[in-house]
Amino acid sequence: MAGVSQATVSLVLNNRTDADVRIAPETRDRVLRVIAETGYAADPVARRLASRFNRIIGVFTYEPAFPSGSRDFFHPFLLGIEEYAESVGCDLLLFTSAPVIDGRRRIFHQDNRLRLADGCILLGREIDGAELDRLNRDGYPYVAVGRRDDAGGPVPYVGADYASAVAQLVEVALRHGHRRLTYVSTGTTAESSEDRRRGFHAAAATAESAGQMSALATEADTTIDTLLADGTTVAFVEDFATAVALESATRRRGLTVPGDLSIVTLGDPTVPVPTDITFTGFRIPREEMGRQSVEVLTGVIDGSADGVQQRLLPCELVEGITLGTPDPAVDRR
Amino acid sequence: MAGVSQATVSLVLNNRTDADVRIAPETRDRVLRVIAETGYAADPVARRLASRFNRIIGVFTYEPAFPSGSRDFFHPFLLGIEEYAESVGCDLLLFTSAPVIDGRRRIFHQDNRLRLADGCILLGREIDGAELDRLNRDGYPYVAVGRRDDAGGPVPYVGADYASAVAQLVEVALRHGHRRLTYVSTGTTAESSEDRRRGFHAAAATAESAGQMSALATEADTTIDTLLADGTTVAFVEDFATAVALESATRRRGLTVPGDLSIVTLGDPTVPVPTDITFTGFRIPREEMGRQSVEVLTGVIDGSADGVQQRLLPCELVEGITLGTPDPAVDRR
DNA sequence: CCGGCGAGCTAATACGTATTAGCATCTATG
DNA sequence: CATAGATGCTAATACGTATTAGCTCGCCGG
Repeated sequence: MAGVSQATVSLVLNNRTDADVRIAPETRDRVLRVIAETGYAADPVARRLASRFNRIIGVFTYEPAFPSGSRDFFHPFLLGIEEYAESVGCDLLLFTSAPVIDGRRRIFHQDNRLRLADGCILLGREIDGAELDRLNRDGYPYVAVGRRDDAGGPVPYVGADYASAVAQLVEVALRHGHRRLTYVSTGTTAESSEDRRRGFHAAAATAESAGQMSALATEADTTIDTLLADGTTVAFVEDFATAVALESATRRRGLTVPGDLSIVTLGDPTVPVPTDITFTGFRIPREEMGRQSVEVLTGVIDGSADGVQQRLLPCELVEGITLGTPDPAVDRR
Repeated sequence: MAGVSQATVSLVLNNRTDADVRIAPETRDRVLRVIAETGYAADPVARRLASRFNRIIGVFTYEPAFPSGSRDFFHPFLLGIEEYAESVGCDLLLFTSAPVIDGRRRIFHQDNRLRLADGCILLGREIDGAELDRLNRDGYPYVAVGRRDDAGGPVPYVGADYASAVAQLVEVALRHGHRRLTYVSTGTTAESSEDRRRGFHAAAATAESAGQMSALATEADTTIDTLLADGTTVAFVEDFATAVALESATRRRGLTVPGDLSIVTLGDPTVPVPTDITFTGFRIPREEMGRQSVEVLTGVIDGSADGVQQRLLPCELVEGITLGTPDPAVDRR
């Protein structure tokens, strides 16, 4: 329609103005006019095949989204991811087609579609090290949301600095006069859990006593028994739902939080838990993690980032009402 | 590696067993073994370029996701969409790169990426008719979530049957003895609003009086004045937040709901509104709409659907505590 | 009048797959 | 033994773009 070759259209379309590529202004205008008239847009698929990039960011959510509540867990991350992707003009490809094998989604499977995207963001509490290794060896650009241990090499990530956050809370508790601290873990070995434990034990080293136990929300009564029996004055509870259960179990037996037992939570609820209480703890900067993961990934893709990018974002401490001063008169040991 | 041509690999990969394509079983096995060893997967981009389909479903959210609360509005739809897409092995492409022009995202713009996907789901309260028209003329497979008026031809959609739901609620109110009904609209001209109004007026035709007014949540006090002044006994409120505001405004002046005024809501909250009250109204089957939109779209894409698909799903009525029997002694007219 | 040079464009090719016509080779049949 | 038909595979091509070498033309200097 403009009386020029396909090559010329491509050059105009990509606004190429290099020294060795010259298009007369009038020709350029003619082509642009026809493009505007017809609403022509280059086929993004062919474009991707011919050149390198697609402006598509893949998002892989590890844990199956249904029917658990993990959807609510991912949501804030996705908000941040979408916001940043929008600002840099990228589309998001959700790899919902990844099959679940042995209760876990797999990145690599027959007919995986990774290469549709320029790179990929990995979301999930537990990520298979073998698949990270494979991504590393393939040289596929990716970023994990949340710190990851090395897997055949360092893993690029944008995580939350749980260790520092927990350590700060421990210090607050020590300043309040707590001497017997107990860490109530979920028992998982995910990096996010390890980091919290590490932060706890590092900061609690100077405490008179720093113990650790595993507990589920469903065993709140037994857990409270144990905590009270060993004279714990403050419990650092990994799982939010467990903290809620412990608080109501404490109240149910006529004791008070934080009068008889202080409770500190170590992260936002991962499933909706109804409670009116503001627990002392910290907030995970989920949206910001989402945003920065896209930022890091685009850097990796266009090669502007040097080295393996690993970022830990600070968590904001939440001053709730569940951490108080232990009553010196009450020593249940 | 298997000592065969690229064509043979392609045939094996696609498990072609047509009469006119024959591969010896041993050759097939050899190829499959090498594929398994190397973890080879065909480049999805090249695949899409060569053949027709991608197994990618585009999702276009019309209203900008930020910073309004519309994100929470879309969430249930996305849940349903994701669930069904997963079950049919499709990936989801979120068109976050669509630019916002005049406060509204545009499907068609320089460098639109529609063709990356096999088809597209449109989400949004108000969708530009001109763009629907363009989609129709281009023959691009799409489905709108929510009923849409014709735009250069019928529009395929999966909507909620607001008209019936509202009509049912009107009938319930009439059975309760209400005679003066007022519809409190948001004043928008979106199809979803029109449908509610239509349902109201159709069912309220036999009422002694059926009025209509526009009101915002921020003008609750004035609105209550008007409603009480004209003797309205039940208000049908389009916007959930407005209903909440009306209820508290009523209570603030010492009156009760539903004692002095019944309030019926006509849809789920679109922004988070804190309230302990269960309003009488109905529930929009958002997740199911999401699921079925994918179902319809895949039907359109593979050509198994005949004609333009238009589905209206029933809404579930919610028996709340805000619709009661009007006190015959109180006639404020 | 010729060689050189820059400007403006295009022909050709690569990207990695799906598809199809058609080439060998083998088997059965008259 | 010639021929037809079936079998197993491959060469060639299309898909729609980005890229680049190189072509043509006009102009200028010698």
